[in-house]
Amino acid sequence: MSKSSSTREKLVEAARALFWTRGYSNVSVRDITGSAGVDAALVSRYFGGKQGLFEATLAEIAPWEALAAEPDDLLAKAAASFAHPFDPEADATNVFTMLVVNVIDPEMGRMIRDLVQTKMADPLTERIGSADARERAALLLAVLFGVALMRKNFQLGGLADKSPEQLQADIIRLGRVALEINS
Amino acid sequence: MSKSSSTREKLVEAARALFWTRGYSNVSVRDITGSAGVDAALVSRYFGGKQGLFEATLAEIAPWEALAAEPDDLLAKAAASFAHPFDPEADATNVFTMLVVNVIDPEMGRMIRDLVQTKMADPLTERIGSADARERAALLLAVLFGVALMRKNFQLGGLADKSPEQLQADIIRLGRVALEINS
DNA sequence: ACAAAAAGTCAACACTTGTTGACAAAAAAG
DNA sequence: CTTTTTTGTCAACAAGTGTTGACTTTTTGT
Repeated sequence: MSKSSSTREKLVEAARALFWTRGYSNVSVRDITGSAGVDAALVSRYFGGKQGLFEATLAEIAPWEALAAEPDDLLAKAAASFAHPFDPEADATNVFTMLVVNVIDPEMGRMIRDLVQTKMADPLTERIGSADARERAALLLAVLFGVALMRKNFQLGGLADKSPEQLQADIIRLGRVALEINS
Repeated sequence: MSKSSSTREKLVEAARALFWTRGYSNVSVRDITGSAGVDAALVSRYFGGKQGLFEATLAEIAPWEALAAEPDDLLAKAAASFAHPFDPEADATNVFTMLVVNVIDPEMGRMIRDLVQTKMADPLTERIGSADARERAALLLAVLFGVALMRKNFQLGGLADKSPEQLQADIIRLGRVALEINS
């Protein structure tokens, strides 16, 4: 492994940890390079700029495939990703958290919106297949993103205290209700 | 009404519209003053700075009282605030939207977190009163904030197409499930 | 060992940010 | 009318932003 590749990885990892928790505009290039122990100019050299580095963090970890599973499987997987106790490091790799903090961003918001629409909402709608599938999918995502928002961003106590299994079961129950509206 | 008071109001209104939809750090003082047709220096003169202007937008509209109502009333009121068709202007006065976009902010996040904890989660927990009241309150807020997030920030189609009454009924149903977990 | 390519360092750039102080215009008070 | 206070205008500031180009160091290939 060349030294270039190593610093590339250091940059992507530091960028992911910061971008995914603070949001694109709220993280400066010097924040990332300082955290990675690398010169700031290398971001533009290796990734063409700040935006390229952000997109590199998306390309590396993109478990969109899991979201095209059956709704029940998706629900179980998503619930599992929230069910462990509050862990900042794990939250830094949580796709839901990343989407929430970056959909707010004035520069990346549109891209994130399109990503969620095409990679999550649309496949989910097709899987559900019923007449009001779009609304069911939207409500299910509202539940999942809402829990992520309360845990990571609002840091509400009630979601970290109970046992992981209990929380996971509660999320699944809510998700089932969202899916079975009008059925 | 003196001219100063008039520009004060112009500033607060323009600031609310921008801060409540884009978030604190993503809005510049010149964005606000440009929208209000006022000189940028007056923000520091009248409100002590950007932060003071933001807090002024919070002081003006703060319907926290409604959130201390009975859970069922809160649920109905919150659902009603989401039930109308997608309306950017109305969203600019939606407290849920404002809390979501500003809890992400690195400068205002802590303040917003404390606000939600003390003004929403704690009173709600007390109203519920059961053993797992904190978790129920957190799940209910997750549903409400999740719907707000999907509508305004992710702009998911499924939440704007159906009739307002139908969406409102769905939110209430989900909220009831969140409140009745383990009961 | 020598030349070529890649990787890393440093200073500076143009730009935007929030804020300040000096000054001018307008309104209020005497 | 004159003075005083308020209100608004303008230019500039210090700090932080992403990015660039020239340079040195290190690695690679022959």
